Amino acid sequence: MPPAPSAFLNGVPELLVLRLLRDREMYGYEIVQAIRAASGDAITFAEGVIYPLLHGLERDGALTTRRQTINGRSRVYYTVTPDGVGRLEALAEHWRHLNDAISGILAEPRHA
Amino acid sequence: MPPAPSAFLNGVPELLVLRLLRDREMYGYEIVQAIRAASGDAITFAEGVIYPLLHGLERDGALTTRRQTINGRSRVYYTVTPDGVGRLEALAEHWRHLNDAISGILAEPRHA
DNA sequence: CATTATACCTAGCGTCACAAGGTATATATC
DNA sequence: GATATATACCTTGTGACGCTAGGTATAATG
Repeated sequence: MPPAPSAFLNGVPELLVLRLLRDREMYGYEIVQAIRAASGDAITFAEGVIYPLLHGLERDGALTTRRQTINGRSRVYYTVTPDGVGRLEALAEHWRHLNDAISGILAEPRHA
Repeated sequence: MPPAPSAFLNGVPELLVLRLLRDREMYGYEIVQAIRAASGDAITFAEGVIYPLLHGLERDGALTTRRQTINGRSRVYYTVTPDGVGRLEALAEHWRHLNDAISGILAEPRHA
């Protein structure tokens, strides 16, 4: 079976992570807080969501890592690769497309 | 385990079905076509998604059914109950909230 | 000295959308 | 009159994904 073309609206965590990382390299724990902050507490992805996602994106070549120890704590910084940028753009486009469709249906006063 | 508070972005099929049914009663097969048409082919939920969803919503008291035979084919018409309207409004509000947050993150030129 | 914050991680579970298949009648095509 | 397509209902099985709930370890805070 083809590995599931797109489980419809899933992939939002991936979209947001790639979007944040496009601006600057970040480490996992930081990303968790950043999503919460950037969304005004509307969205919270726990570490159990973010870490496996980061590992998968690295495995797929969308991210590269750099390890650094700061104040005795180890951090893993992630950077988006060109592949990752392409993936981000595709996901963002897909999201806009779906969002337009859904918002349109919700907004319409009536449907034939 | 609590029956899953909110599987994040899931529930979009439910949202769209309730939204369409709020305007007028429809039958399952019709809903499948209507979502495709109303979204400009952007979204297609197959029957395997819609039928179980309708059954669940009926079981939960969000929809009621009326059976009718037309041209030898049997149709099951669904109507939204007051409970279903409440559910729709909650889902729509949730969707708007999430969408604002996500679109905001995507749109921002940079993040601190 | 105990709790909270930082920072990483994994295992197991449940839900949900999906593909694929099944039944049956009506209509259109050839 | 046979074959295919459209209508209209349905279920089963699978896989992915997000979530909860845990676990490790160090630094800072009370």
